[in-house]
Amino acid sequence: MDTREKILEAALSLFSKKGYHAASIRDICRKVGIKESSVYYHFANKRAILDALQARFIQKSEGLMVFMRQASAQIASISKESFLAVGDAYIQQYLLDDFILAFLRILMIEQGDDEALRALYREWFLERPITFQSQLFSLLIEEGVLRAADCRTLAIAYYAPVFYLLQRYLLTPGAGQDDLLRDAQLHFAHFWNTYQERAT
Amino acid sequence: MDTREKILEAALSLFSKKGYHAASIRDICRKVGIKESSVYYHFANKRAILDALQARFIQKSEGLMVFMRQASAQIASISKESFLAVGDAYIQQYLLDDFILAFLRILMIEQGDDEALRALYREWFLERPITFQSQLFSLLIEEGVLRAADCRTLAIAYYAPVFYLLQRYLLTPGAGQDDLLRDAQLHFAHFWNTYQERAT
Amino acid sequence: MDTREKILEAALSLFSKKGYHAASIRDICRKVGIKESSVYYHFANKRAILDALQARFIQKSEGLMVFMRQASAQIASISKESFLAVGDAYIQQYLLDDFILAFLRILMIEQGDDEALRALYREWFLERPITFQSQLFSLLIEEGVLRAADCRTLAIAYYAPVFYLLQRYLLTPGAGQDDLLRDAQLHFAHFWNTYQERAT
Amino acid sequence: MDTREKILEAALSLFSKKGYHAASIRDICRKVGIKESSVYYHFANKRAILDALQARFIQKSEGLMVFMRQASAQIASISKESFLAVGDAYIQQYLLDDFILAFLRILMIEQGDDEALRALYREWFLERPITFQSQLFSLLIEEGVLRAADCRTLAIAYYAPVFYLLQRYLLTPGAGQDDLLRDAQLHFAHFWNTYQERAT
DNA sequence: GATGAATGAGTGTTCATTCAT
DNA sequence: TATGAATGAACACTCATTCAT
Repeated sequence: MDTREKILEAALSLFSKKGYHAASIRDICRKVGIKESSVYYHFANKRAILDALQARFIQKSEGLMVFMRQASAQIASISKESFLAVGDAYIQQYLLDDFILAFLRILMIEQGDDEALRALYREWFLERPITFQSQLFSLLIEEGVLRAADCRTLAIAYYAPVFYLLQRYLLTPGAGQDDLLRDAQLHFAHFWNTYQERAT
Repeated sequence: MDTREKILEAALSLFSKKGYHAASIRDICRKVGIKESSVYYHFANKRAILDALQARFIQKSEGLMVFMRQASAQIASISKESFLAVGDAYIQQYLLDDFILAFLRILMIEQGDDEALRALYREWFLERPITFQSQLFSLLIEEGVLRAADCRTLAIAYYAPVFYLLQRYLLTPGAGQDDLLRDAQLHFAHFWNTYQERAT
Repeated sequence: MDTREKILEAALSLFSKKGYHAASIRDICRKVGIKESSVYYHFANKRAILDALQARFIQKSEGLMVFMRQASAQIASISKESFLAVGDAYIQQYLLDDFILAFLRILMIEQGDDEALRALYREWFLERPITFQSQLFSLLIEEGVLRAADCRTLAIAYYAPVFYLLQRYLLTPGAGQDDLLRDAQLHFAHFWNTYQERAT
Repeated sequence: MDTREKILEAALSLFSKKGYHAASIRDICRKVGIKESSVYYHFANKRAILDALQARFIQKSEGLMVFMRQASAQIASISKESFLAVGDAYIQQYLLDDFILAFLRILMIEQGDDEALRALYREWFLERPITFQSQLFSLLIEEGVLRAADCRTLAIAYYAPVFYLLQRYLLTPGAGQDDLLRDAQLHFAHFWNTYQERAT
């Protein structure tokens, strides 16, 4: 792994532990084993390190969107199993990805001064999941898979618990991914049982 | 208003905008119109300012707990209206209180290094609402008001959307309280319609 | 005891522990139980407190000089016992006086910036004892009590060990006055045995 | 001379004039001609500067111990000249070394709060000289060079005047090394004449 | 006699950054 | 590629002192 990559790795880890501002260039260099001035050969400034991480995050997240769209394209026809599988995939392959998890922590932690980070957080963890889910549920209702209801309210009912559980996981020191996963699965199953049309 | 109070007010505002660490004593003094050294007449150090705000937050929050317990004691007997009223009161009289709102923003923003603040956030916005709601729903199910279900999952289904909407409100610059309120009411009503026993 | 006296007492104790500069007005007030501004009713400024202590020190020290002169006026005629008694008196009634001891510590500790304190220290613990002893020994030699020798060298041989022992006592935490006293008595006896005329 | 060395030099000079606490980083930088932040490239903090000086002091002092042990190994056989030469060497090559002298002044001056410095002072200027001299005299008495006497008392009689003269030299502004040297030589000669065995 | 409130000057220290090598 | 050396701007905090009450 080259130095640039090592810097990114160290920065990701430190930013996600202490926050972007609280983690200093010194900290990063100590971890990588280079001198502070060397960082500036690889990055224009501290912010550029964060930007590089951010780019990677966006790329990964957009990859996910593609995947999610595909995965849910087949949902309409479907059983409880495939419904649950989609939620599970979102959590296990996206949210619980080491990089995504770490960057998400940075976003959560660093909601202060920084409008850019705030926007990113809002977009990927507050807005997009809801609009995506909204569209999907609208489809599922049309298809008669789910009971008729306000799509947005339904989307929130579906996503908010995931969001809540994720926050709790990230902010609880020593929390295990198992708990998060189990609670999320409980939620997904409960949701399906509650809202599927044929249940009545 | 005396100087001490002015300092607290300025600090609350600045901490909630930029975060505790990013907001400097200088910033606070500039806002209050005193010299930096004067702060130290009123507070032992920067942290003591935060502590004073925190104490106030805890006091208010504990006051709320008492109120919520009373309010929900009468719920068992009840109609949709009173069910919705409790949710509304929680949001309007607690979450949307200016002080609580500002302090909550501090807690959200400052989840980095600071174990104490992290614990406070976890307690008041992640854990307690769920345990409280859990107990309440367990009662409501016994009384036959709500359909039988796993209490914790139900509690999350009830609270997570509130939590989500609040975060969105706090992190969206220029967001109005009206939107938050409307979405929350939609959620509460949807929840009641979905889970009340007699609905079946 | 009135407040002024309490301030002096607290200052003496703190100055002698931490030094004049390192001990703050705050420290003193905390000890006395008054507010910092109150000090300025009793003293013009911090230095004035030290000055008051200094005045007291000089008074006591000058009282000693009178006593010492009287005590040694009768020495000429004398025995080992009375010779030893004078040294003993100097140590027990002067050097080991609580106030003198504390002030001496201040002088020792605070030999930095402060020319005035340095002068005081030099005068009372370096110069005067030697000139005094010098004169006395010159007399004792004339009278045939002590062997002929260079008075100043003799004075140093007599006083330097006292000075050394005193420093050691003051700078050794937990040192007891007993050790100082015993070592000093050994020294005085040894000195007498070595230099008295009739010993040969 | 590189910057690090210049900082040490400036610090040594300032610390020895005003004391460690009273001399500020700003003072040092002004003297060296660098900005305050630059100091922290070379030293972790203010204390580290003192520590570096201290290390150098200990190294020099321990070098002296080796030298002194060798020098006095040959004393037993010996004449007045060699006895005097050892004392002279101790003063001229150790005590009057510019660095040692300056650091000693720091130690003398800074006997307040600082237990570490107090311990250093005690060790090198109060305790070690006495224990060393004690052992040496014990040997010289065995060999029949010096008259029988209590070793410690003798050691104090030998060392205390040196200690006294050194203090006087350091605390007397404008004092010349010549005076110190002459007085010390008088003392050494007087000591030899008084205590050598064959003198009787 | 005492104090609440304020202040100016100063302290040691951290940080992101620059630039010649 | 990397670093040794430096720096300006900021930071939290301390201290002796003042003054109206």
